[in-house]
Amino acid sequence: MERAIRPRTTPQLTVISTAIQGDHSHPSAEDIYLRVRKVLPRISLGTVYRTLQRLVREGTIQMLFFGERTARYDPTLEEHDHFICQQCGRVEDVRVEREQQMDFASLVRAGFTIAAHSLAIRGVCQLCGRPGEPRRRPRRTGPPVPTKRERTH
Amino acid sequence: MERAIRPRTTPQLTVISTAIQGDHSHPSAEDIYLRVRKVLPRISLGTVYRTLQRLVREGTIQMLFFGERTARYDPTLEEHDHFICQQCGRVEDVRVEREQQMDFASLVRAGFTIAAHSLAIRGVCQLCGRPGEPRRRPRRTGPPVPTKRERTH
DNA sequence: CTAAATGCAAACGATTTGCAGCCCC
DNA sequence: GGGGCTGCAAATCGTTTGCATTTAG
Repeated sequence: MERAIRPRTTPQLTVISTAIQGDHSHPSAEDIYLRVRKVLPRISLGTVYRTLQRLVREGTIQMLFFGERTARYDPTLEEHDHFICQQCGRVEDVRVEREQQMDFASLVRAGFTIAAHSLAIRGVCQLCGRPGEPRRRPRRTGPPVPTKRERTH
Repeated sequence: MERAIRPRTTPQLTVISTAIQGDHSHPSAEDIYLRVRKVLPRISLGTVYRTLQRLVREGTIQMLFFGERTARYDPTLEEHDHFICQQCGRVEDVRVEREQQMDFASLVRAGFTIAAHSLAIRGVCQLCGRPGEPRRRPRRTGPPVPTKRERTH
């Protein structure tokens, strides 16, 4: 018989959990790391990743991807859809009414078991759509990338 | 005035294009690389990535993500949905009837401009659902991972 | 001829992981 | 006080990129 694992409550877990609660901005692990660091300056990025993994495993939060390679985390568990702005990159929670229900019957008939479905809508958000500010993807902030190649060949 | 770029037709482009045509298995760049290598053994993975980028840019194929970090490529341009099997990882093209249309009106009213939307359905596919074979994610094939850490510390 | 595309290998960015020490239960 | 968790740094994975060279047009 295998000894059951008893998860522990650590300050890191507590701070990370509360940092995401009610956050509808769909932060990345790095976003969360920077935020949590203000409270626990010695926390490591590895711990943030491990803790997020655990929260996902325990069903507290969702891990989502929006056509990028970086995972985003979402504390909202109720069914909702996402709007991804092609201009500024922001992801917004939205709710699209399905006038009647979508018809999964044919899929079920074909032998599929359906566990969940997600709807992602792409376009231009209210803010970017407003004339005036041309506004372009704000992601990728930080220092002006001094990182260049260092080889001399 | 800037000199226009005239793309060229190379054997690599031709072989990669035909390799993806009609392929509904949503192959990754690596999958395509292995396939193309049988015809052009000296092709590099870099060229495969660059060529796929070009095909996406030119609108010949689509690049998709399904909750993994690896991009998948899809030559089907018509509107269709995707079913992702949580057990074997396969991605299948499906079509879910929207009984009536989905109601984007409220989003448009709120100032969003809608360019596209995608529906992903997760669950267990016909094959995995059939009793008998317990079947588990076949992805990550190849040699038994001899790659271990090499540090001695 | 000449600019675009290739092969190669190094670089990158996001995430994971081995390990030794720390500290929650 | 023992096993889970942390910080650290190195490793891994998928993808990109600089450069010298080849090649399509």
